[in-house]
Amino acid sequence: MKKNNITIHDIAKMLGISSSTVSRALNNNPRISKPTREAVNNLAKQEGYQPNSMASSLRIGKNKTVGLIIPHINRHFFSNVIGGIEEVLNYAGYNLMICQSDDSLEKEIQNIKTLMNLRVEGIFISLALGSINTDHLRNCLNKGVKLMMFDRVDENLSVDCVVLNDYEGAYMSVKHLIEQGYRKIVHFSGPDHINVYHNRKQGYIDAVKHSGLEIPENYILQDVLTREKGYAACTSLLQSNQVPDAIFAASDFSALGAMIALKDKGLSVPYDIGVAGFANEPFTALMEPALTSVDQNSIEMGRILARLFLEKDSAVEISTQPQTLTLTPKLLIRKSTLRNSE
Amino acid sequence: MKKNNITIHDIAKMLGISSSTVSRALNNNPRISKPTREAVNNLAKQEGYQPNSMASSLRIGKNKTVGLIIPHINRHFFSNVIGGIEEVLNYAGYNLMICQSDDSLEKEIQNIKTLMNLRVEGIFISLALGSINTDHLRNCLNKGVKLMMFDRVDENLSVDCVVLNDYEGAYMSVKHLIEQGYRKIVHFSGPDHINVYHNRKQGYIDAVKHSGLEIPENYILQDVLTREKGYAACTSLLQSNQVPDAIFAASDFSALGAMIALKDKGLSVPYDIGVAGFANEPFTALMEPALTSVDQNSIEMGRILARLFLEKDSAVEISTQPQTLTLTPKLLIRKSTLRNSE
DNA sequence: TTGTAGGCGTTATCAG
DNA sequence: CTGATAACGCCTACAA
Repeated sequence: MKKNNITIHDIAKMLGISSSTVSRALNNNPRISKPTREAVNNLAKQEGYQPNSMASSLRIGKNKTVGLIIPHINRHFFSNVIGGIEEVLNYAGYNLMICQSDDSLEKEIQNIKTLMNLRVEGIFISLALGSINTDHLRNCLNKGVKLMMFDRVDENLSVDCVVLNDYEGAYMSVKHLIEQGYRKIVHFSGPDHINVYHNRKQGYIDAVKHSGLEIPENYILQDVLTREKGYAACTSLLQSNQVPDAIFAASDFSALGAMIALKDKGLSVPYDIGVAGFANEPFTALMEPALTSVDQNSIEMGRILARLFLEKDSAVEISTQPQTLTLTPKLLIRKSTLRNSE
Repeated sequence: MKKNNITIHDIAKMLGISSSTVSRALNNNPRISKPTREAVNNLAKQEGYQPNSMASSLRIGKNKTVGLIIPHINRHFFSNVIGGIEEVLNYAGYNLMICQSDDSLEKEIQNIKTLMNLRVEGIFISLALGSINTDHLRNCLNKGVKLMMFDRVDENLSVDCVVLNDYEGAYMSVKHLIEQGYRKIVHFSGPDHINVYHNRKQGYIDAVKHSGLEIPENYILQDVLTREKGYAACTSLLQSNQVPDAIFAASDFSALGAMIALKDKGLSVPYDIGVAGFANEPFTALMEPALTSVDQNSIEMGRILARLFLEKDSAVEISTQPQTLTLTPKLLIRKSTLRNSE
């Protein structure tokens, strides 16, 4: 009881017909008479025939598989994107091959290589923090693999993108803080070569300036994305001579770190200091006080990405210009920034 | 600039040698002279040759791919398992194909079918809540696919398993509650046909009974795994005539629901009522009060699963008896159950 | 409507 | 050490 996978030839022999007829019948080719078609399909079912997708892919030159490269699978944002992608792709009979880059350029290069060997039809990627250059991606473009970027994209690369309006998300958050009466707002940012952090920072800067406020030199902290760094950054801010009255973090995790630091110092959120994060990680709604954050519409981003791919895939090869779709963020106002509420 | 993938034949032609020599050189076959080997490898690198894994898989009859079927990718436990699996598998040159069953039997069957078509070498599965029977799995066994189950397993199936000692995790939790002085302990359970919930329930029952306490009829609530159901169950318990003084939930999410319900009623955790969950979801450590939970050693479970697979894979086919490995849980005691601390 | 005859890119067997 | 040849399972001109 092992390994004996049944092939179209076996079925052909059993039925006394040729294997091409079997192949056609299995694919419901109308050129085959109904009786034979039914006979073939019945026998196939009965014998538990499973088409060998390696063989057919090799023959066809396509394998109905797309690769996904993301920094971490256990981020709420990314696992939601996966959900959206699979919903659309599976329905269309495609498979998804998921790879994690662990935010390292090296691993990302390895992932690309693996996916190219697998001859995937498309690659969806959200860049690793470590990806300072994207030469490894140009490679796929030459090979006719449909490359699509999302969230963390390289705007210099001429490929289709689906992104969030990070600028607007940040702008709304900071506007909201100002409306709540906060005036000395610090920003925890990420690496500047990553578009999302760059854009969030710009949104922060503009929102503050448009309100006629100033940004002291040391109020923008680069590379504060983790809980640990948020804790450390907040702690040292409290000891400085320019203690802020609010923190807008580009990451929920660094916002969390800040909140823990504030609690340790006996300061009250939102009354002494307001805190807002970004990404709407599930824990933000469960904390006490709950953390104001920005929802990234992640499931929809996945769906759109997949739909765009399928569209391009079936399109006649007129190589349309690459397009960038921008989704709208949603500000979720929670207790951590509400000090005027009653 | 499209699609023109270079093959071993191209390389052979360029070098004026045969393609079998190229193939061997690429695989570092020692029978090929060093000069030719180097020439081939250099040219291959220079031309950006990427082996076509579909062709080689078809020929070899193996494709170095294993499939993973899990209920939800965005559960902390499962994404950690994925991390552990990939760590080991990628190192060995294997790929992982991830499928979500969404806890539905129907999708699980579809996933199995997909993976079988893909001719994966192994399938790792953690059963959907909806999988009342496992006939669809027997299918892979006949086909020589190495099936391995983890966490939510079917103990009647004769396959390799990696599981957590859920009984012990539950037993420890309840023992701890009793030590803290709680006496009227309710249990939120899951479907009884799923081993993990069955075992957690047994651990709960035994821990209570061994302490000489009784379990009132209505103290074991089936199918309370979500936040919503936890909230509802807790609310109705508070209105009953046998209000408990502690809740041991088989899921962190239903524990969370209960805590929210208690907060809404103005009751104090842990002083009025103690609450403990299961799975060590990240939010459990971040709540106020932090939720006592059981860590499932998830990354290690993934690693062990993958190692066991590789072992079987390379073993000479003496079809060793399937084995079950059981990991030890770790009770994480947090504020939500600590009312005696000082 | 069906059959015949390649060939997709690799690798394995068998000669040389 | 290297080359010719066949085969993995499927699909598709082309022919009948």
